[in-house]
Amino acid sequence: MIPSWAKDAKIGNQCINAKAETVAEKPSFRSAFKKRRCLIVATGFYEWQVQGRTKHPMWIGLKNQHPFAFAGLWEHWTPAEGQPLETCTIITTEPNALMAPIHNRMPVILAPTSYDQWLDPAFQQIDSLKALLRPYPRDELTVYPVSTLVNNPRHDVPQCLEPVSV
DNA sequence: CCAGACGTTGTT
DNA sequence: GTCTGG
DNA sequence: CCAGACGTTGTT
DNA sequence: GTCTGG
Repeated sequence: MIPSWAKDAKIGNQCINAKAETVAEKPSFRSAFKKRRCLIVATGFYEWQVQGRTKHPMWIGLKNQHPFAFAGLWEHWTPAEGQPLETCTIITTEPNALMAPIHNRMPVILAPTSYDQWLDPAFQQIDSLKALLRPYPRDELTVYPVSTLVNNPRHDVPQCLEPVSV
Protein backbone atom coordinates (compact mmCIF):
# COMPACT_ATOMS: atom_id res chain seq x y z
CA MET A 1 0.00 0.00 0.00
CA ILE A 2 1.27 3.47 -0.86
CA PRO A 3 0.24 6.15 1.68
CA SER A 4 -1.40 9.18 0.09
CA TRP A 5 1.39 11.50 1.25
CA ALA A 6 4.20 9.43 -0.27
CA LYS A 7 6.49 11.27 -2.69
CA ASP A 8 7.94 7.99 -3.91
CA ALA A 9 6.01 4.82 -4.59
CA LYS A 10 8.86 2.88 -2.97
CA ILE A 11 7.40 3.83 0.41
CA GLY A 12 4.93 1.09 -0.43
CA ASN A 13 7.67 -1.54 -0.18
CA GLN A 14 7.68 -1.12 3.57
CA CYS A 15 3.89 -1.28 3.79
CA ILE A 16 3.48 -4.80 2.40
CA ASN A 17 1.67 -5.67 5.63
CA ALA A 18 0.47 -3.74 8.68
CA LYS A 19 0.77 -5.08 12.21
CA ALA A 20 -2.50 -5.19 14.13
CA GLU A 21 -0.62 -4.18 17.27
CA THR A 22 0.50 -0.83 15.81
CA VAL A 23 -1.79 -0.10 12.86
CA ALA A 24 -3.77 2.53 14.79
CA GLU A 25 -0.67 4.59 15.58
CA LYS A 26 1.75 4.26 12.66
CA PRO A 27 1.68 7.32 10.36
CA SER A 28 1.68 5.03 7.33
CA PHE A 29 -1.50 3.24 8.38
CA ARG A 30 -3.55 5.10 10.98
CA SER A 31 -5.51 7.24 8.54
CA ALA A 32 -6.51 4.25 6.44
CA PHE A 33 -7.26 2.28 9.59
CA LYS A 34 -9.73 4.96 10.63
CA LYS A 35 -11.41 5.64 7.30
CA ARG A 36 -10.33 3.29 4.51
CA ARG A 37 -10.78 -0.29 5.57
CA CYS A 38 -11.51 -3.10 3.12
CA LEU A 39 -11.99 -6.84 2.81
CA ILE A 40 -9.55 -8.86 0.72
CA VAL A 41 -11.22 -12.05 -0.40
CA ALA A 42 -9.38 -15.38 -0.57
CA THR A 43 -9.90 -19.09 -0.23
CA GLY A 44 -6.49 -19.71 1.32
CA PHE A 45 -2.94 -18.44 1.78
CA TYR A 46 0.58 -19.83 1.83
CA GLU A 47 3.31 -19.69 4.43
CA TRP A 48 6.76 -21.23 4.23
CA GLN A 49 7.76 -23.40 7.17
CA VAL A 50 11.48 -23.44 7.75
CA GLN A 51 12.87 -26.89 8.65
CA GLY A 52 16.62 -26.92 8.90
CA ARG A 53 17.93 -25.57 5.62
CA THR A 54 14.76 -26.04 3.62
CA LYS A 55 11.47 -24.19 3.35
CA HIS A 56 8.24 -26.09 2.89
CA PRO A 57 5.30 -24.15 1.48
CA MET A 58 2.06 -24.78 3.37
CA TRP A 59 -1.51 -23.99 2.38
CA ILE A 60 -3.86 -22.63 5.01
CA GLY A 61 -7.61 -22.15 4.59
CA LEU A 62 -11.00 -22.83 6.10
CA LYS A 63 -11.88 -26.45 6.84
CA ASN A 64 -15.13 -26.00 4.91
CA GLN A 65 -13.14 -24.60 1.94
CA HIS A 66 -15.32 -21.49 1.84
CA PRO A 67 -13.93 -18.11 0.79
CA PHE A 68 -13.10 -15.71 3.62
CA ALA A 69 -11.92 -12.12 4.04
CA PHE A 70 -8.60 -10.70 5.23
CA ALA A 71 -8.75 -7.41 7.10
CA GLY A 72 -7.31 -4.87 4.67
CA LEU A 73 -6.62 -1.15 4.32
CA TRP A 74 -6.57 0.88 1.13
CA GLU A 75 -5.21 4.22 -0.08
CA HIS A 76 -5.55 6.51 -3.05
CA TRP A 77 -2.18 7.85 -4.23
CA THR A 78 -1.46 10.44 -6.89
CA PRO A 79 2.11 10.48 -8.24
CA ALA A 80 3.81 13.64 -9.45
CA GLU A 81 3.43 12.28 -12.96
CA GLY A 82 1.22 9.50 -14.19
CA GLN A 83 -2.00 7.89 -13.19
CA PRO A 84 -3.37 7.77 -9.65
CA LEU A 85 -3.22 4.37 -7.96
CA GLU A 86 -5.41 2.59 -5.47
CA THR A 87 -3.39 0.18 -3.36
CA CYS A 88 -4.04 -2.03 -0.35
CA THR A 89 -2.36 -4.02 2.41
CA ILE A 90 -3.26 -6.93 4.68
CA ILE A 91 -3.13 -6.65 8.46
CA THR A 92 -1.20 -9.34 10.33
CA THR A 93 -1.35 -10.55 13.92
CA GLU A 94 0.30 -13.12 16.14
CA PRO A 95 -0.21 -16.74 15.06
CA ASN A 96 -2.80 -19.06 16.59
CA ALA A 97 -1.79 -22.51 17.83
CA LEU A 98 -2.18 -24.02 14.36
CA MET A 99 0.06 -21.43 12.71
CA ALA A 100 2.67 -21.00 15.43
CA PRO A 101 4.81 -24.01 14.35
CA ILE A 102 4.83 -22.66 10.79
CA HIS A 103 5.29 -18.95 11.09
CA ASN A 104 5.58 -16.11 13.59
CA ARG A 105 2.73 -14.09 12.08
CA MET A 106 -0.59 -14.73 10.41
CA PRO A 107 -2.97 -12.55 8.39
CA VAL A 108 -6.09 -11.29 10.14
CA ILE A 109 -9.21 -13.12 8.94
CA LEU A 110 -12.45 -11.37 9.86
CA ALA A 111 -15.62 -13.09 11.01
CA PRO A 112 -18.54 -12.39 8.63
CA THR A 113 -20.41 -10.81 11.54
CA SER A 114 -17.83 -8.02 11.63
CA TYR A 115 -17.83 -7.17 7.89
CA ASP A 116 -20.38 -4.35 8.15
CA GLN A 117 -18.59 -2.58 10.98
CA TRP A 118 -15.20 -3.04 9.37
CA LEU A 119 -16.36 -1.60 6.05
CA ASP A 120 -18.25 1.39 7.48
CA PRO A 121 -15.95 4.45 7.19
CA ALA A 122 -18.24 6.33 9.57
CA PHE A 123 -17.47 3.81 12.31
CA GLN A 124 -14.28 5.13 13.90
CA GLN A 125 -14.12 3.65 17.39
CA ILE A 126 -10.48 2.66 17.36
CA ASP A 127 -10.64 0.27 20.30
CA SER A 128 -13.64 -1.56 18.86
CA LEU A 129 -11.93 -1.85 15.49
CA LYS A 130 -8.70 -3.11 17.04
CA ALA A 131 -10.72 -5.72 18.94
CA LEU A 132 -11.69 -7.29 15.60
CA LEU A 133 -8.03 -7.98 14.75
CA ARG A 134 -7.61 -11.33 16.48
CA PRO A 135 -5.93 -14.58 15.42
CA TYR A 136 -8.62 -16.66 13.70
CA PRO A 137 -9.99 -19.65 15.67
CA ARG A 138 -7.68 -22.59 14.98
CA ASP A 139 -10.51 -25.11 14.93
CA GLU A 140 -11.96 -23.59 11.75
CA LEU A 141 -8.69 -23.68 9.82
CA THR A 142 -6.80 -26.47 8.12
CA VAL A 143 -3.20 -26.67 6.93
CA TYR A 144 -1.35 -29.02 4.62
CA PRO A 145 1.98 -29.03 2.78
CA VAL A 146 2.06 -28.24 -0.95
CA SER A 147 4.62 -28.49 -3.76
CA THR A 148 7.49 -26.01 -4.10
CA LEU A 149 5.89 -25.36 -7.48
CA VAL A 150 4.19 -22.50 -5.69
CA ASN A 151 7.55 -20.84 -5.03
CA ASN A 152 7.48 -19.47 -8.56
CA PRO A 153 4.64 -16.96 -8.91
CA ARG A 154 4.37 -17.79 -12.62
CA HIS A 155 2.99 -21.16 -11.59
CA ASP A 156 -0.58 -19.94 -11.24
CA VAL A 157 -2.03 -23.43 -11.58
CA PRO A 158 -4.34 -25.78 -9.63
CA GLN A 159 -1.41 -28.06 -8.73
CA CYS A 160 -0.25 -25.38 -6.29
CA LEU A 161 -3.25 -26.32 -4.14
CA GLU A 162 -2.66 -30.09 -4.12
CA PRO A 163 -1.48 -31.69 -0.89
CA VAL A 164 1.92 -33.44 -0.96
CA SER A 165 3.51 -35.73 1.58
CA VAL A 166 6.49 -34.27 3.46
C1' DC B 1 11.42 26.86 12.92
C1' DC B 2 12.93 23.12 9.17
C1' DA B 3 14.36 18.33 7.85
C1' DG B 4 13.45 13.84 7.72
C1' DA B 5 10.94 9.88 8.72
C1' DC B 6 6.95 7.38 8.14
C1' DG B 7 7.56 -0.37 7.82
C1' DT B 8 7.00 -5.47 7.39
C1' DT B 9 8.68 -9.83 6.06
C1' DG B 10 12.59 -12.58 6.99
C1' DT B 11 17.18 -12.89 8.21
C1' DT B 12 21.19 -11.74 10.84
C1' DG C 1 -0.38 14.47 6.38
C1' DT C 2 1.81 14.54 10.87
C1' DC C 3 5.19 13.70 14.20
C1' DT C 4 10.00 13.71 16.04
C1' DG C 5 14.53 15.38 16.42
C1' DG C 6 17.76 18.95 15.97
C1' DC D 1 6.44 -14.27 0.14
C1' DC D 2 10.05 -16.00 -3.95
C1' DA D 3 12.48 -15.33 -8.47
C1' DG D 4 15.20 -12.74 -11.17
C1' DA D 5 17.58 -8.75 -12.43
C1' DC D 6 21.27 -5.81 -11.65
C1' DG D 7 24.35 -2.70 -18.05
C1' DT D 8 26.62 -0.45 -22.06
C1' DT D 9 28.22 -0.07 -26.77
C1' DG D 10 26.82 -0.19 -31.26
C1' DT D 11 23.87 -1.86 -34.68
C1' DT D 12 19.32 -3.14 -36.47
C1' DG E 1 22.99 -6.38 -1.43
C1' DT E 2 18.67 -4.54 -2.93
C1' DC E 3 14.99 -3.72 -5.84
C1' DT E 4 11.16 -5.08 -9.03
C1' DG E 5 7.78 -8.08 -10.80
C1' DG E 6 4.65 -11.69 -10.18
